[in-house]
Amino acid sequence: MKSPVYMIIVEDIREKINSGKLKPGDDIPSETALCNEYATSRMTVRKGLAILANDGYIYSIPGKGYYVKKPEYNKYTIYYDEMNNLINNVDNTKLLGVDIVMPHDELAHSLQISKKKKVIMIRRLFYTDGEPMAYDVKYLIYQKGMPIVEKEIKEATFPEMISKNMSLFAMKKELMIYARTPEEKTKKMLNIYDDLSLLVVEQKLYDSKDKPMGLGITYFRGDYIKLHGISQ
Amino acid sequence: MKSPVYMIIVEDIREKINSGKLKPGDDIPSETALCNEYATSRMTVRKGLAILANDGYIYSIPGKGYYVKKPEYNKYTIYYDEMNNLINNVDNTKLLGVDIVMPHDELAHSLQISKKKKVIMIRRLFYTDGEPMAYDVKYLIYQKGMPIVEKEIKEATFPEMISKNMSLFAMKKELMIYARTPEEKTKKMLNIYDDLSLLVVEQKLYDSKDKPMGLGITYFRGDYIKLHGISQ
DNA sequence: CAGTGGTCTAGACCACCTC
DNA sequence: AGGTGGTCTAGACCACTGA
Repeated sequence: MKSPVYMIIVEDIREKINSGKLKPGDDIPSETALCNEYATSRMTVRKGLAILANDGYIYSIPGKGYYVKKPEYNKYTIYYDEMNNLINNVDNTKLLGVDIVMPHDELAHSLQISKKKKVIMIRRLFYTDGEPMAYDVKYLIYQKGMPIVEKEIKEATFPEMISKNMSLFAMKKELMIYARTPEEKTKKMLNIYDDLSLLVVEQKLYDSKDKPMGLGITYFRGDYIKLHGISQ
Repeated sequence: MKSPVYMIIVEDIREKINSGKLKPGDDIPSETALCNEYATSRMTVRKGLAILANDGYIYSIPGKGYYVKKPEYNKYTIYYDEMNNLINNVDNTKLLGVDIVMPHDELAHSLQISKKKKVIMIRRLFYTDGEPMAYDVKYLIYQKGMPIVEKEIKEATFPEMISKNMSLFAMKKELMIYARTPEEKTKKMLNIYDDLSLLVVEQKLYDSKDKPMGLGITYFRGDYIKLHGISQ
């Protein structure tokens, strides 16, 4: 159960920052000073400091030294996937249609394409326990290898649809989350009879050169979804 | 503009993964093999591999080797702060009240306290351009040094309220995001006359020992807020 | 057993900052 | 000029995995 030296350095300094003994802007002892303090080599000290820097506790200025960083107190990590969320998972899907359409103004602008370039529109309904919980629309710029098999379309999440042609690593993604009151058409599809709100999640996918590849919009029944985020 | 050797190694391997030449599960050449390939020392190779591991591209198994990782295609980072969002920033606030209350069942459970322990309830209204855009309630477990000056309460975000007593680093935070239809009382406060939805964000703060310190609930007018998340 | 990654050393040279 | 961090070397010993 013996911790390596670099880990002891990490824990010592992290504890001083967490407890407030070291405050944002304060400076950390120099590498050579820490070498002496822990009777170890410079590379070992540097390994510890690199970990603290990576975790957002400290930063370094070449020629000057290491300093305590101001924490990003408003940063959260959220795991989103239109098929799974905190309350319910999608256990069944219904494909409403796959169509080739001309993009409307807003969509053409969002995908950074000409209004004359056709896009694929995939519409689905998601179910939990037999109840419709979300209406889902995807707009894809067509590329070779795009999913055309119904089974592939029905069960796939947005990144999976596109990953047929490219590595999931190279894809950049963006989320937009907001609340909306459903239109009559949507209320009907989702079996909503009273005034229920929708949680809308827009998902935009980009290739490694920041060119948009597709836009997905999922309209969740407000009582069927909660998104969950955690700090660091 | 010459890149250090370890960076060249990082870029080479990352490119192979992004382009799909290396797929999840594939193995990376061993450290000694890379030492030969790049005519460099083991520590330099290890520095490059550490960066790739940290970025989620690869992982290592001691005694075996390095492998390409399956990407977390559903991970997003979101910067949330009740005072600022993509559409509007809060430019004015109104303090509706600061009260000492007995927690109701749900709140006592959420904060993991007895129903007999009193909590501080802070209620505020947020404005943009003179329009009320959100109703905000915070429940705080009282501790020495809690904000009692009205100015401090009015302008502070949730982490800032608590950071009077502790380092922001030590605080763990949790978000819950969902959509709700407003009650009559809320509609009145937010000047809502038609059927507008609310985006509700619950924020829960924990100390470094995972003990809840407070719960904040912000009810945003659906037309005044969009949350934004990005991958990696 | 040979090969792998994990930890660590005791040097080195460089670019940068401050005095 | 002396101190700082950034890069790099050529070794070492260890624990672990697989044949």
